[in-house]
Amino acid sequence: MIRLLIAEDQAMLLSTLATLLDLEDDIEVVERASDGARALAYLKESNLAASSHKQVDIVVTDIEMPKLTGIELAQAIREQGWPTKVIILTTFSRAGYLRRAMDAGVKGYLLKDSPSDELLTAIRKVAKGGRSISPELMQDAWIEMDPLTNKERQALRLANQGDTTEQIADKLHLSAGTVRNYLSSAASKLNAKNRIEAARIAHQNGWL
Amino acid sequence: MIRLLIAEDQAMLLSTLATLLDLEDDIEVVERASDGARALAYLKESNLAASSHKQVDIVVTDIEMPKLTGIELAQAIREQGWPTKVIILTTFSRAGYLRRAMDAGVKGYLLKDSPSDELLTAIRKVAKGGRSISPELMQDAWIEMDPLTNKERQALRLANQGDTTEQIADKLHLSAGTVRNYLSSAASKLNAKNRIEAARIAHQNGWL
DNA sequence: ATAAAAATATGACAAATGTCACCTGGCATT
DNA sequence: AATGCCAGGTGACATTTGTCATATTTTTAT
Repeated sequence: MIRLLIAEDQAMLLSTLATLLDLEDDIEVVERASDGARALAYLKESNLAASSHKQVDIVVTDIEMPKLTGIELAQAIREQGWPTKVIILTTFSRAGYLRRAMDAGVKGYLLKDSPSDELLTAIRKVAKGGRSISPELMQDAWIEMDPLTNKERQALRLANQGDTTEQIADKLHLSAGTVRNYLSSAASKLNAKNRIEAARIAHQNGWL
Repeated sequence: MIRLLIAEDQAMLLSTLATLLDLEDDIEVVERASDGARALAYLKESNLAASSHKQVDIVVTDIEMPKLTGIELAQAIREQGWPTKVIILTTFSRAGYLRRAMDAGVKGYLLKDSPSDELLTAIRKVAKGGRSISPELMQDAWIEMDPLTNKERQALRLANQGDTTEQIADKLHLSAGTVRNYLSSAASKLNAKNRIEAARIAHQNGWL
C-alpha cells in the first residue's frame, strides 16, 4: 500500500485528486494539505516515535503555494533525512523550478498539463524506487541557468509591479542610477527591449 | 441523467474532474474539451438534426482558455438559443468576469477554490433549473464596472507584454500618438502612474 | 442634411527610461 | 604596499513615455 500526502492549494484539484487516487487499490491518501506548511507539520508529527499519524511514502505537491512552496517542502524533507519521496506537480515548465527541484532531490516532476493517468504511473514508479520526470522538461533542463544577479532580480520584480525607478531605488536602498543600470543590464542579458519584456521573460523562466 | 460537457485547459484537472463526476449515478460526462473552441464545436454538432453526438444539458467551463474563453463560449450558447446551461469554474474572483458571465446568462459561477462537492451540488441545482453563484463573489459583483474602452484595453494588453508604443500602434492600426493617449487615459482612469501599473490593476479586476 | 459626439491624430513639452563610459571605495590576494 | 576585482555610483545623452491642448475625421442621432 502506497501512503500518500497531497499538498495543493487549489481546493478543487486537491479534492478531486485525493478522491480519485484513493479509489486505487494500492494507494491510500493519508493526508490532504492546502499549503506547504501544513504538509510539513503533518510529516513532522508522523515522524515522531509514538505518533498516531501514519507514515507517508510519497508527497505529491504543487510548487506555488502560500507559506511554504513545494520546493521548500522538498528541501525540508531532505534536510530532515526522512525517507519520504517527493513528486512535484505544477503548472508551468520553468527551467529554474526544475533545476531547484532536482537539487532538492525530488523523485518526480510533472505538469498539471498531463492527464491523471500519468500521475498514477509516476506514483507507482517512484514507489518502486524509480524516478519520473516529464520528458518535455528534460530538454529545457539544461538550457542556460539563471543569468540574473540578485539585485537585478529584485529590481526587475519591483519594476514588474509598476514601481518607478525611484521607488525601486528606495526599496532596495540604492541610487536611482544604479537601479537603472541593473535594469538595463538585466534587459540586455535577456534580449529584452525594456524592463517590462525583461520581467516577462524572467518570469516565464522561473527566474523571478 | 444529467449530460455534461467539461471544458478546461488544465489536463490534470480536466481528467480528474471528468472521471470523478462520471462516477456519480445521475451524471454522464459526454465530452471533455481542452479549450473553448472544441467545446463549441461539439455543441454545434450535437445540435444538428440527425447527430450522433449526445445533447448536452450543462457545460462546466473554465474562463481563461486558449482560442475561446469560457465567457465567449457562454455568449455563443446564448446567441444560438440552445437550451444548454453554463456553469463557470474559474480560479480568480474578478468582479469583471462575474459581471460579464452574468450578462452572458450563465447559471452557475464558482471558484476552483471550492471543494468538488460544491461543484456537484451546483450541477444538480442548475439541472433542476436553479442558479448557483459563489457567495464570496456576490459582494464584489456590483463594485464599479470596467472603466476601460475597448482600445484602451487592447493597448494595455500589448503594453503589458512589453510591446513598445510603436509596436502597439502597428498591431492596432493606430498612430503612435493615439496609442500614447489611450494608455495615458487608461492609466489616469485607474489611478496608475504608468502603463505597467495600469495593466496590473486592470488584470486584477478582470478587465484585461 | 446637419449638429453633436465619438474616435483618431498632431505637436509640443516634461518626465522617465535606456545606454554607456567612467569614477569610487572597500576588501581580498599576493 | 601594490594589485585587481567588484558592488555601487555619476554624468551625459538619446530614446521612450506621459500629459495636454487642439485638430481632423468618422459615426451617430435628430
